[in-house]
Amino acid sequence: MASNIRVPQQERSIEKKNKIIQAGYELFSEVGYYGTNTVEIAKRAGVSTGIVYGYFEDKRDILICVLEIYIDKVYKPLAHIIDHSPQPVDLYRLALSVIDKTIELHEQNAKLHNTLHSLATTDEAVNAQFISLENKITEQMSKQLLKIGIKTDNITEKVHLAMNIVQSFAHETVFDSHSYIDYEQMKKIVCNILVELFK
Amino acid sequence: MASNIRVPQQERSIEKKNKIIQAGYELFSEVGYYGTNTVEIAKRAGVSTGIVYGYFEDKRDILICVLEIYIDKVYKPLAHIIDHSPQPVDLYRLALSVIDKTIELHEQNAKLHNTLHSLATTDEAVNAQFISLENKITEQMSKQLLKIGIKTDNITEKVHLAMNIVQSFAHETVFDSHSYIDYEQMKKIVCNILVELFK
Amino acid sequence: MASNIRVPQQERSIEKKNKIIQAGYELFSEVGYYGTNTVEIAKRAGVSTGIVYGYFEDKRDILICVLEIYIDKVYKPLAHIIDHSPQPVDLYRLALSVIDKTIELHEQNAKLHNTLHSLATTDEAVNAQFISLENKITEQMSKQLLKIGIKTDNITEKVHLAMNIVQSFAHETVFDSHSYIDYEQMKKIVCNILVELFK
Amino acid sequence: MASNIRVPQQERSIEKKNKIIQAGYELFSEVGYYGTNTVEIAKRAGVSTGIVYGYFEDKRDILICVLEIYIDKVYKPLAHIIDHSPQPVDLYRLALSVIDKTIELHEQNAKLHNTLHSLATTDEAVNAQFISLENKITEQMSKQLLKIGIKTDNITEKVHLAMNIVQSFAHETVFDSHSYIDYEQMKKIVCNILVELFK
DNA sequence: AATGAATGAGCCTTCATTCAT
DNA sequence: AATGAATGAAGGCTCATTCAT
Repeated sequence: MASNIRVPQQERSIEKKNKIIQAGYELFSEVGYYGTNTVEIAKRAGVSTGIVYGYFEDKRDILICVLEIYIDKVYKPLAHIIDHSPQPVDLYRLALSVIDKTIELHEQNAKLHNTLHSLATTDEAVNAQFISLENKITEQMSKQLLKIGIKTDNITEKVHLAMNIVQSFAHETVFDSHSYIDYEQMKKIVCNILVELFK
Repeated sequence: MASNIRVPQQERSIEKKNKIIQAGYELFSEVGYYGTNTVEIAKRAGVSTGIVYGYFEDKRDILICVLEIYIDKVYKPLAHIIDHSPQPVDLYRLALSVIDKTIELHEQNAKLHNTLHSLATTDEAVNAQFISLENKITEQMSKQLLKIGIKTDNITEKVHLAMNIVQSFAHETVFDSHSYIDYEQMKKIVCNILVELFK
Repeated sequence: MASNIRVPQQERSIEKKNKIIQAGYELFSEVGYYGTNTVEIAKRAGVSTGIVYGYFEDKRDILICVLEIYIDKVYKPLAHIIDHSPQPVDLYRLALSVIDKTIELHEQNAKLHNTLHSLATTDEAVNAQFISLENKITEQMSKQLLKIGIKTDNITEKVHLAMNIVQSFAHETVFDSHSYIDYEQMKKIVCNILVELFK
Repeated sequence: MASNIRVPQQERSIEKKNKIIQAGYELFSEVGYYGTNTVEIAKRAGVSTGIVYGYFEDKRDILICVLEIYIDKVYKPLAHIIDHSPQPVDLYRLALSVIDKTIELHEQNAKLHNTLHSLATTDEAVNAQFISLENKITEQMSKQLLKIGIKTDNITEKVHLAMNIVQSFAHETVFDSHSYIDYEQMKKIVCNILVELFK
């Protein structure tokens, strides 16, 4: 069947589409993909159930769009921090800022993060979207780091790795709460790893 | 109402319970938790639908058990590697072994890994189980590292962190396949981080 | 979670809701509450399974509504008889009319009557609904009796009792068919009791 | 299929059968017929699930037997009261005793009473059993009343009616609890009806 | 473009009954 | 006679998607 999905050109339509994505973003974050139903998305977005299928092929299609704004919400603030870090760069300080911001972001987005990753495993399209968007981010970040004077070999690999480590730590902090872990101490260790990585 | 779940004591019953867990393990891995239904689990386990509820409280209860064997499958081989690493310890070599093993394990378990992490976000019981099992593992690993002569401050934090980093890298390698990343190079960087961490 | 039950305002919706109640009424009457399933109710009402849950919270909720119309069907005709009894009131004649009508009604509703009473025993909400609706009826009947000139002490108690006796007798007549009972004779006795009660 | 139901002749078997009936009696009383499952009955009776089907054809068959002991439990105490009422008979006093006893019995058996009546509506065999046992009781009671010197025409009809009225009032008292009803007053009215009936 | 009532396949779970031991 | 694990049909309910308006 040919796609009947409208590409909204009028402003009001774009606005409505965004409202749906925002509602999806919120609900997927709060109760996960399978905990959310389309009626609820529509209700939260202030539109009718039917029209959702005017803008999106199916529920998964909403997820794909949510994924886009998720990546934005998570990585843009980090890019901003890197871009605006005072010169000359104090790597340790920068690492700390990035980590703290990531934790803050993770507190809001952790559920969605996991939901997305889980679906990426099952759903090829979600996975592809994930990868392609991560690509862009890594590239951007690498450039930014160069711009602020951080020069090192294997910059892409290191950026990627650094992002993963920080994500991982943030998740640990926000979620797992192992009582025997001293998270402040752990944070310092992470900072040192990052410093070592980019010095 | 009191739980009517049988605690199987006879060998044949335990075997049957394990068959169901194994079926759950496979199906959750292949198509995720929500992509699996109980009839399918029963069919794959070679039992009737009804008896599943003789051994488990509900579908989620199966997941909890799958989680346990997942943790075992993922961490036990690593414990083995650490225990059997030749003395005196070559940290870089050990790191390499651990990473390679983790990748190998992740190739089999990555989907389940994400499924479980995603559900941990939504489901408090799953999360609790996850945390408690991780606790045990971290403790064990720390002891093992001490036994093979690795002494450092903040050992628990570092072990935890190291596990996360390796996991993260393994996931990256198995899944994301960003074309511009040189994973061999990345692996070396990870190894160096680990060496730095425990030296 | 807030109730998602629609309160149908449009005529067509109300009609549909009533169709479901009517289907429930018929099926509960024919085969009891537990002998009826929701698919069957939907089929009989000419709607889909799903929409039943658009109008009712669950199967029991249908029962509650059926209870309402049951009470109406059983008591309204009696109220009508009392209201339209020729003046001056011939108590014996009135009693006879009420009894005959009750028998007639019971012939149609006896099964449901028992089903409802049985569930009231188990289900607090059903019981509450039963009581509250009976309250209204008793009050109404008492007023009507006063209006047609029947004055006595303890009117509420007597009305209640009278209703129970007549119900009981009607049930006896319709259902139990004890061969050795002369129901015509019994009817006269009941009439005399009622006359004695309100004279 | 030919009936494989054993007619237990050995004492131990009879005892076991009775235990099952007793368990059924209790559970049907507590949570109704549909709220009880056979596993629970077996457990309460201290026997295995399987053997239940050695003594009874199916779950309903248990109910039939429960019905028998129910009738005994409810009517025997009443017969006893009538038999042992002091001579010469004070009808009002006797009525009062019967009513109070019925209330007491109803407090224990009301749920079962309704359950049984409800099933009688749907199930011909249950209904037949009900009728046949009621027959016996009515006959007995009539004889007893004669024996203690109560002579009246239409004795059977009146006994039946009286039983119904008392039952009905007991139910009212135990269950419905309409706040505006003065049950003590109502009881007196019922007594007077009974006196009037048999004087 | 929009509505929201309607659809119906599919899911989790229960339980009367059977059967291998 | 007895056990209790096992069966599998059936039931209540949800929800992605469609459709009449």
